[in-house]
Amino acid sequence: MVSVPARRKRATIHDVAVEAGVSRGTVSRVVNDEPYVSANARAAIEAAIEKVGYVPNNAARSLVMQRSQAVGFIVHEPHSLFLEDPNIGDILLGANTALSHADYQMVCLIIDSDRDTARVARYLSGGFVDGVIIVSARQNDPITRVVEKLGLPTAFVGHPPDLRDLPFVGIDNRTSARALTERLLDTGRRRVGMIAAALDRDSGADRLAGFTDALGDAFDSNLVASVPLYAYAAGVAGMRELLQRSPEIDGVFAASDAVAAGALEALRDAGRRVPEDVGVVGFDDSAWARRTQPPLSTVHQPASGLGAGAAELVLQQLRGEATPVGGLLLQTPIVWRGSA
Amino acid sequence: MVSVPARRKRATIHDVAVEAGVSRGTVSRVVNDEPYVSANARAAIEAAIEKVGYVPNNAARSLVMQRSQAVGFIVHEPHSLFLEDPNIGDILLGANTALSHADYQMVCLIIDSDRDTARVARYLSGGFVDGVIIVSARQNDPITRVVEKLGLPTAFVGHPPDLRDLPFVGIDNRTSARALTERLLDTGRRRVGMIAAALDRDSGADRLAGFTDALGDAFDSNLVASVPLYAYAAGVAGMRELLQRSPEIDGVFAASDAVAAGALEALRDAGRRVPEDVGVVGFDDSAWARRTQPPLSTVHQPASGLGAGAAELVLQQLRGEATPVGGLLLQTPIVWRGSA
DNA sequence: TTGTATGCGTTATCAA
DNA sequence: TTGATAACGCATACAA
Repeated sequence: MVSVPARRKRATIHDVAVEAGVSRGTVSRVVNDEPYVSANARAAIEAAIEKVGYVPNNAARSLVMQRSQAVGFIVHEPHSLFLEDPNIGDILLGANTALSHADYQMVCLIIDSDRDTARVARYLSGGFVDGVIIVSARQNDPITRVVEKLGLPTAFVGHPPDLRDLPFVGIDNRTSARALTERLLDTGRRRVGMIAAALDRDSGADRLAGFTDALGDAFDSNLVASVPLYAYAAGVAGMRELLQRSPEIDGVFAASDAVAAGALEALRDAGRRVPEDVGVVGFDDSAWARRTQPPLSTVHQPASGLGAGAAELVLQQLRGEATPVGGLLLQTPIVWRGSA
Repeated sequence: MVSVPARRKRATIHDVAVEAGVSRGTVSRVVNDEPYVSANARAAIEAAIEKVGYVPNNAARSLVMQRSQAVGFIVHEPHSLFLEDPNIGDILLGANTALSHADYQMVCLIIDSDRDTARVARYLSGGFVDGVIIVSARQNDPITRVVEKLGLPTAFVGHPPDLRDLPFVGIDNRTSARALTERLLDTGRRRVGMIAAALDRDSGADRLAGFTDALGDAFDSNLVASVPLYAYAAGVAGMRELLQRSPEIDGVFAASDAVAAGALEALRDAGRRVPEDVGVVGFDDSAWARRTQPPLSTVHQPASGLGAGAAELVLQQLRGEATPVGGLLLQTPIVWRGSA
């Protein structure tokens, strides 16, 4: 058994106008509730709208208004993002709330292939959005080039590595990592290592730099394991490597909570107690942090704040206001739990 | 220091036409690469397009074509979805891939407030999308009503509880739960309980029904704990309740992997070994399943298949084809790991 | 093969 | 307070 779709023909302002016995201009005024329309006319038009089931056509409206009241939210490589980045959901929500408040529709576009890249580029170029928020752009990103060439109001979440003069909002990974490591050292640990991850990204490299800053002369490259991704499995592998290289290790800074969770497993397998034998700290304050046993000491990512900040940056440009150069850096409080 | 945004004026077909010394009609033909255009003209026009930096205006195009080549993907209540539903990312990706293949742009819209509901309804009504995919609709959902009234090609992921005659793709939770429970019973467990979750949703109620089916006469309501959400913390609480009510319990079906992971923690706290003392099975085959210790036996949700299936259902309607009534039910293989 | 003209559904300008 | 009417940028039927 099958069913065929029923496509209705949509009513236009014209239909409403004839139904109400007025001109299209007056209908338009009512729809956008502008002043200068009599109570009589308004009532008749509202009734007519209801009767014919009129809904305004966005395409026509954005054609004449030269704007769409929509802002794109570009998500790159959702495989790694959705699966690894525990904060993407909150970033989305933060941005959506801020845009919603300003009566903009947030449309989230996923880029998962070259084909997607080309299509999204066309979509953005075509006037379907008035601005763009971009998360985790890569070096030399085609989308970044498109919005730049278009002069489309844009904000990045995290540094756009090669375009530091575009507005962005982020955190200071280096300073945060340094502060966290110092806090770990303050607990009296003597041999503190790091599971560094994603060193090809700014965030990964900066977290390692912060760790190095904190250790100063005590830094020992033998106590740093590098893994490719901010992932659980990578944490397991990294911790094993560290344990093998330096069995007397008594403190670990994992580049993310997911990595830290993996490290916890490796430590458990090796018979080390946390935090008695080894203190472990993570990064992100994601859902992981409260699920591990013991829960993780970590640094809090203001995820929804990042989204809201990026949205605000775009809205500022939309209003024709100037935006701060150099971007917004948000605070990252340390959250101390049981793992160190 | 601040920077002011540079908004360029966008080139139109007209600009290209004068630059190339041809008519707008010919330019349009080149842009949509139609036949009947001389090599000469084509070359000149392509050069002109490059020179003036022309990109077609989607709003104008969709106004005249009466379609946007975009399909909406509605995400309700992202709080619970993104945080709890481990599969939403794969559903998104599956749908995006299928739509991308058909050259449709997927635009993901988030609904997080009444304000969002109204705005998204306008967005959908306004012709910005040609079709809609809806995940986890609720009873009497306003968006559902809107797309229904509009006759917009739609597909649901999961049953729309009150509108079973609209196209949907899902899994058979009841049969899957029954099969999984039977498998657990086959391992020789004598006192098997369930942590049921989200009984206000179809999925939750059906999983409990499947469990009941499998137990038959052996069913004991005292061995069922009910928790509100598919969440880790709920799993911890549910397992504690079960242990208290029936300490001799030796098997547990948790309504989701997240719930199962919580149950594992509660069991560990209580000094029970898994799977030696108690066998545990979950549902979803999400990232949780491979991260717990031991990894979970569970039933696999074909998440990307659900997304792709929903996309296909929408595309069928877009092509004017008939869609199967009653929806598509996808297979859910059992994945047996170490937890039972 | 190319140009011209019309319409898509709105908003906005200007008279009335 | 209202009604014509001209854009907005494009596709397309028809004429050349």
